[in-house]
Amino acid sequence: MAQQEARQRRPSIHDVASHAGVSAATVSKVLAGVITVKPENAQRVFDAVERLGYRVDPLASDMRRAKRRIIGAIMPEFESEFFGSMVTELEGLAEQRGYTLVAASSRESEAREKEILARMHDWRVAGVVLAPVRNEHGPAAAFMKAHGMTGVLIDRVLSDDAFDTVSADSFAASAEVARMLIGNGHSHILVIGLAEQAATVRARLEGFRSQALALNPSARIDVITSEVSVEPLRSSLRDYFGRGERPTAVYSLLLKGTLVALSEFRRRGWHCPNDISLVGFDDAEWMQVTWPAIAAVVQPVRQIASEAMNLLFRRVEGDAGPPAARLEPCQVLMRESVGSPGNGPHSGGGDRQQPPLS
Amino acid sequence: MAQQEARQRRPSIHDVASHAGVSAATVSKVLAGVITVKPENAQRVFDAVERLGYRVDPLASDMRRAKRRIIGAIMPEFESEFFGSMVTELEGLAEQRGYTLVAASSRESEAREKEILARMHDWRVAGVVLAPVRNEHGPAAAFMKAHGMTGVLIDRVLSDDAFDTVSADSFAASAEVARMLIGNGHSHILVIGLAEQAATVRARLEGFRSQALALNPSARIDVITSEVSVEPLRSSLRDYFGRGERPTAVYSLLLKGTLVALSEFRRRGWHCPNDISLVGFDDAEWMQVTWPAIAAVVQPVRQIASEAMNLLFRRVEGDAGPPAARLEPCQVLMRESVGSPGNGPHSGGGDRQQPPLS
DNA sequence: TCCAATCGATAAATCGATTTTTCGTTCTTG
DNA sequence: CAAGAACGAAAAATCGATTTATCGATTGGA
Repeated sequence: MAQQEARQRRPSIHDVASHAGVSAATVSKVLAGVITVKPENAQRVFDAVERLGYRVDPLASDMRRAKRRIIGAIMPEFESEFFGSMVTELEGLAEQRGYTLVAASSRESEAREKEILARMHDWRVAGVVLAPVRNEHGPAAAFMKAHGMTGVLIDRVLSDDAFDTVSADSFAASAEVARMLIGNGHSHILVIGLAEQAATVRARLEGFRSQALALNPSARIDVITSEVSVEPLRSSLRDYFGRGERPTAVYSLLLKGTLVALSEFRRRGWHCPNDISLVGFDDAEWMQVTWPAIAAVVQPVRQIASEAMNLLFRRVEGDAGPPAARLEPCQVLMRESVGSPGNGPHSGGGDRQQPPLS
Repeated sequence: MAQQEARQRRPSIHDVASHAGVSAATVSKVLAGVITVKPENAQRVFDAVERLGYRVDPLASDMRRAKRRIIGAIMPEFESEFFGSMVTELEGLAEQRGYTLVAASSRESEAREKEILARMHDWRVAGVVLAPVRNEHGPAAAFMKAHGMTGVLIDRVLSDDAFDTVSADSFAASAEVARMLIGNGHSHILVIGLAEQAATVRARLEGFRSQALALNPSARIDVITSEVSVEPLRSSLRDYFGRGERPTAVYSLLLKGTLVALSEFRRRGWHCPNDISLVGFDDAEWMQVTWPAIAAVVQPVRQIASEAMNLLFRRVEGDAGPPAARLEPCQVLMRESVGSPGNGPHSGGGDRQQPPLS
């Protein structure tokens, strides 16, 4: 079709102009949809574009504007389903608006987060969707403020005085989990999480605890958190069980914690839900195919992404209203990993198939 | 420190020039490391850069070169650990070389794949790392060829006459799986996969089958594949078991297949490895914490990413040698989901805890 | 001492678009 | 019928860098 001798230098707007017998300015106007061009000339431009297979160079096109048609996205990691689909959604939404999404992984490092942001500032991105490693008070958000960048904070964040925020309604979802566990008769529950992700994890903890104690004031809610990474959490958990603590249910405030809990159950030969119940914040595809299926809180990825982009583009277009703080409702999927206590609690070891690992 | 009245218009190279009392050309040379500049002037440039907090605008900088310092990466999806960590690795490697990685998800669509590629061509990317949806013969690779783009094909690809390719050594890994299963005494094995991802999946199948039959010529190897998506695979599998077929082991050629197999085992109340053994191509974090842990082939993500980038940059720098086809060795992790047949095969239903789902 | 070669640095062209300014026609209107 | 408004399009400025061409000042050798 229209590509003749491609592979060489791509045609520029001037090539189109000369083929159409008009000036480059006219070509630009036609392509931008300006109506003050004689229909005859417009047609000749379209023909030339078609014949040469011309496409606008987005880089050159962006040169003259202060804000380029680029959106930056910074996620703590790409390896999980949650952030993976978040990036996919954001990419689609940016694309719909004619923007290019440039995604980067901060790899759970605030230092890297700031570096990436500086690089995005170099690119003069129109806006940034930042999922901070820790919370809204990190150096990255400060950098954005200091340089007058427009952006939206998502996920591990509750509200901010400078930026719009969008996250899952951790508090409500955790309260829902509490209702289900307490309703099932659990009165000694262990909650595990990473404290460093302050904002949301705290909301998850408080949402759970307040609802649980409201429903059963004598319930015992133990909490194990680790400041830094997931490994200390694992050893704390091991110590906890090693001391003889025997909660009838565990609620993990984050996906990695759910994995840690499961692997500790394995070590001890405990099975869900007979020996102990388990609910995790954050769903994953595999959780419905394992035996038992793992109960989980599903975060509304699409809604978060869509709301974040809406707010972001409102800002890009100049809205200067006060920052919004959106909470999107979650869905709690009760699965087989949750049962009632006393159905055969703590049989003391793998009673079939596998011996407990050393 | 050096940012004074940031938030306004960013300083350009001309601002630096006037502050340093030299021309813009000199600034450019100093920053590029050209040595034909008087040390005194160089120092003044560095001082001005520091004082103004100047940083090069990568967009403007790229304007003059035919190939911009941008690398495109196209993955079929971002939701899985494999492609998620692939993007993370690629991003780091591009960054090391001073390039920006722009990643996009083709969402398992060849049409979208081609559109993305066209957009990357518009950006005049220096190179593309393409993980094709299907194989090396898709429209995306054709587009790259037609437009003289430089690129590397990874993952679902074996070799190509125009581009370097890098993928996991599916054949060898599958042969290894065959050795383990046959070695464990399995003589009736079901292999499941998606045929559309022709190149690699076929290699996985053949690697397995040839080795299995070499070790036990009378072994029965059944194969179930689906052309399009994963759902037909599920129903085929259901039919297969429904007909009364009772292999003692299942080897899934892809992650989604492993999930499908597990969920079908659930429906029937079968447990691994007593009722049936399971091995999957592609590892995931959760596979080692479930009960039983799922045996899997681990793909060498880092090596694939690193090799792909090496090859790509060699091409970017002008190498015109014949295309290379790299195969990186995998690791096979035998876990509890594999046992010997006859340990209690097909007890007929969940013999503890959970009744089979309807 | 004078011309040429060398050195260091500046001016100007360039990349490929967009946007503003300028300019020539045509159409109104007094 | 001439002055001014309206229209359409071309010319030129602009974005922020890099690169080439140019230029002036030393330094060299003859």
